[in-house]
Amino acid sequence: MKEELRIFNAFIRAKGLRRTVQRERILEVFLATERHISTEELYRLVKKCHPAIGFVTVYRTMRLLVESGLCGEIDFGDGLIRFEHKYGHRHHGHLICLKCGRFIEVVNPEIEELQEKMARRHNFRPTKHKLEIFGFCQRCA
Amino acid sequence: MKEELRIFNAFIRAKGLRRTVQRERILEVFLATERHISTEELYRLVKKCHPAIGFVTVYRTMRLLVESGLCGEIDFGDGLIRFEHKYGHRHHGHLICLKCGRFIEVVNPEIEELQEKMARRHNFRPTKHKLEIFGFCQRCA
DNA sequence: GATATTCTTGAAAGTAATTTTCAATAACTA
DNA sequence: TAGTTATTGAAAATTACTTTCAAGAATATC
Repeated sequence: MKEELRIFNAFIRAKGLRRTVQRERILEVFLATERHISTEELYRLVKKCHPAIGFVTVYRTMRLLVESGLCGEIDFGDGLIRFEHKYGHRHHGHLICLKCGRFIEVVNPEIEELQEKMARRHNFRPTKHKLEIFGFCQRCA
Repeated sequence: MKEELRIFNAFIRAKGLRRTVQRERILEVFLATERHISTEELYRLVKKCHPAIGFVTVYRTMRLLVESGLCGEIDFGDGLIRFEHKYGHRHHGHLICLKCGRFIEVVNPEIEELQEKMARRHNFRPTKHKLEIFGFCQRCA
């Protein structure tokens, strides 16, 4: 059994919720794709193997996954919320291509460090942060 | 005449569009407020002095202002797009308080420099970027 | 294992912000 | 000044997300 499923079940139990077939299937499908994916896209993938599962259940399950910490929300400002795996992933920023829409995940501890310092200078207690760089990738430049 | 208005008129002319009273009034009201403001909020301000100007005109004018570079869009992920002055302002990130909603603008050339480097390392040509740090301000911590 | 309780589901309806449509009007061009 | 084309404001449409609700499913209790 995948570690993520174990975490999810623990989370479900801790909140007094119920394990359901739908939730497990949705988590499986989510874990099986490595792309950043919107609720609508995930719903379409889920429907391929499990036609009886509805959009709203996918939507609600994603909220639980976010709350459990297994899944992160990304908002590139194009009016769509996407999700990415969070378990076992370091915090990262994104280089987003304005032409082809592809993106690169970037990890940079130096920048993170400077951010922390900057927050402290303003007596601000940071909980999460977001770094997005828009531009053109090698292929589209 | 304000420099911003001159820039806006040049932009309008270059695009083969037309100068209108409404657009100038909306720009004036936008420039007169220093807050980050949504289309709806700006519309309400505009309506106070110019009741005949409609929401859609404000909406469309803001798009032109963004395109002209006079105005920047901010998306804190709360489902509302806000606008800020861009002419004569250095690029800055935001420290956003999750409790009271207030934010601090922060300028940090070191971080900007590291971002540039990081982009180059990935053969990425950056055009704009966004740094947002969420957390709690001194008052709400 | 049966029963009661409460959560979960899926469809449909609702919400909120943004965006488009369209006919009347206004600004520029020749 | 007349003709062309952009602009306006109201209303309708769109989009993504969120809530509602009745039927069904999972867990706890007996």
